[in-house]
Amino acid sequence: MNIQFKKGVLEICVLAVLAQKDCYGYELVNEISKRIDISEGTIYPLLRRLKDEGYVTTYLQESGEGPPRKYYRLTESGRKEEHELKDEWMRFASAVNALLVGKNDAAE
Amino acid sequence: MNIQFKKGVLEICVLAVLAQKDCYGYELVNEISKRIDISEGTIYPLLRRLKDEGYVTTYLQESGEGPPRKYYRLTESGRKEEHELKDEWMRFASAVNALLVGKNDAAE
DNA sequence: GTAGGTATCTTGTAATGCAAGATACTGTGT
DNA sequence: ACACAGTATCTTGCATTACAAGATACCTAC
Repeated sequence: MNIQFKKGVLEICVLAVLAQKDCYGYELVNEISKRIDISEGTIYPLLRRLKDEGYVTTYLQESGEGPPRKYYRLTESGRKEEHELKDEWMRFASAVNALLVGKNDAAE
Repeated sequence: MNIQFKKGVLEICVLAVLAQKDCYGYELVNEISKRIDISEGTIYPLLRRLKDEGYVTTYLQESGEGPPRKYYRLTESGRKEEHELKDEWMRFASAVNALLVGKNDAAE
């Protein structure tokens, strides 16, 4: 899978999954991996950034099958960001598709 | 416009435009800019890379209104790459859309 | 001659994903 | 007791790519 395609997109994917339910990091890797390859070395720095930017808060929870899980929950700001990024992605993907299909006239 | 989204995508855009007609660098910037912001500092290194990788060949042509233009033409290898990258992009975009919409079950 | 549009190219910086590894808890098998 | 696999978190260093800013140069018009 083309690594470069993922730049910036994984952030929306994480926000989109968190918009549906709180998740811990390892769980996010598994959820997103159903559709897109993602590794742990990617998710943890990303989650730290999202927290630093105020888009998520965290809380710990015992699991019984391993070390405690750190759950991530979207803040209001995070929900807003999720909407904006989703819109931006949709617009971007449409623009790319138009270019790939050969509709080079921006008027259309 | 989100810079990160473009990573890797501009390469397909350039190949897709070149699949329709030979272009010179400045022209490619204008064509692609109708849909997606792109700057000259991005296109020239990208074109050099495509040439180094054997996806395009170049030829010079006088213009009458400025310095000579360096046209880029797709090679067979470039056409093949264009198809493969396009397929890969389509698959990737579908995967992202599915995640954003919340269809987290990969079976569907 | 100087300003602006056309055209190419280089340098340094920023952002992000990944491989690889470190750490640690739990349960299973030997 | 011991080793191993699965669960779970985190860090470091590297590779890739886009961009701003600038250098260069040609042509036309004022």
